[in-house]
Amino acid sequence: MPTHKKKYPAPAIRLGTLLRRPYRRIRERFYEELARGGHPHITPAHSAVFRNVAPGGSRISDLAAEAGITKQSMGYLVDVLARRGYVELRPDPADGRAKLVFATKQGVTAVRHLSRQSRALEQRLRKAYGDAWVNDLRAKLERLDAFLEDTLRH
Amino acid sequence: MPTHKKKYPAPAIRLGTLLRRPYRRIRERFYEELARGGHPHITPAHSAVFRNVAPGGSRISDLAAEAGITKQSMGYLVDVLARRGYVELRPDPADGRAKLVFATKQGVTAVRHLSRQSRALEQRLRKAYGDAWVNDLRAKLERLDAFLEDTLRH
DNA sequence: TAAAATTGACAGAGTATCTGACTATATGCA
DNA sequence: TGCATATAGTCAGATACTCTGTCAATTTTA
Repeated sequence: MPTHKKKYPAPAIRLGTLLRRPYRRIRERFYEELARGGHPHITPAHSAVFRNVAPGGSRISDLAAEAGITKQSMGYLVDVLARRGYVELRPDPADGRAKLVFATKQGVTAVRHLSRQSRALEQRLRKAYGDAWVNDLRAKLERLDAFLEDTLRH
Repeated sequence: MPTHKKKYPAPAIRLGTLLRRPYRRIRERFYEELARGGHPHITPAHSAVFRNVAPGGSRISDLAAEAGITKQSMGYLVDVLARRGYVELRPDPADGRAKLVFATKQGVTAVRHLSRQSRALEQRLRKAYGDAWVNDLRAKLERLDAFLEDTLRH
């Protein structure tokens, strides 16, 4: 390392990078663990389904809108999960065009596996840095997202 | 809010979700803006190249390792960027097997476009919430990533 | 009830990733 | 020195996830 005073300070890591790095780590680890736990075919893309599927069933169109992808893409993800037995499709009694997506027992199990990992990680984090630290990080991330929603309007 | 004590508190948003949401917003917006700025073919995947390419040139193998993808995948990304004129390949004078990837003028321009957006966003954030707030968020995210690196060991 | 909108599917395509096998070159050791 | 092994990058093929365009069935609206 040079000992003379630097003219240009090292550029700060970008905010996006600071978010991406821990996000990727968590995602990779959790889905590897889920695979080891008996669900090797569930990928992060599928959580676009699980995240939003309602206990009383959800329409593909609604799931697509919530996940921010096309109906066709959501249809594909739902189809894969249905073949694997993670969700079930039933006709919507209220609308002859629509189908309702329900999580099966196996689907719920997989979701719980991920939730459990998330809770465990957070506990470890609270133990290491304290509740205030974690609560503040959470609060700041929520605030950041709200700020972006307002600021990055189209 | 109900005043009676809740038996089941609303489950907290997962940490991964708190990271993912702002990350996705930033990423989508920045690359849309980059497209409007004359670089419609640059996608987030390509930043795996730009992020790590050294001023003196980088090997595909090294770029792959740094990005955490296979040599073949990195080769593909580099090939796309080379065809579009964002990077240039030259033989490595020190190793007859290797090629060195360099960013072209156009590549540097694209990278700067993204950096500029990142700086602008951060400035807005500092104006809205103050330097301390942003610095603390940054520090916590760095700490989180370091914690994950240690904790999520294989 | 006729027109317009919505739901989901089908067909076709593109991007980004992977694994396996290969060539050419470099490195290390006997 | 020369052979064995490791490394750099490519080729071929496959898979996952996403898109656009189109369509039939159905529901909603005017």
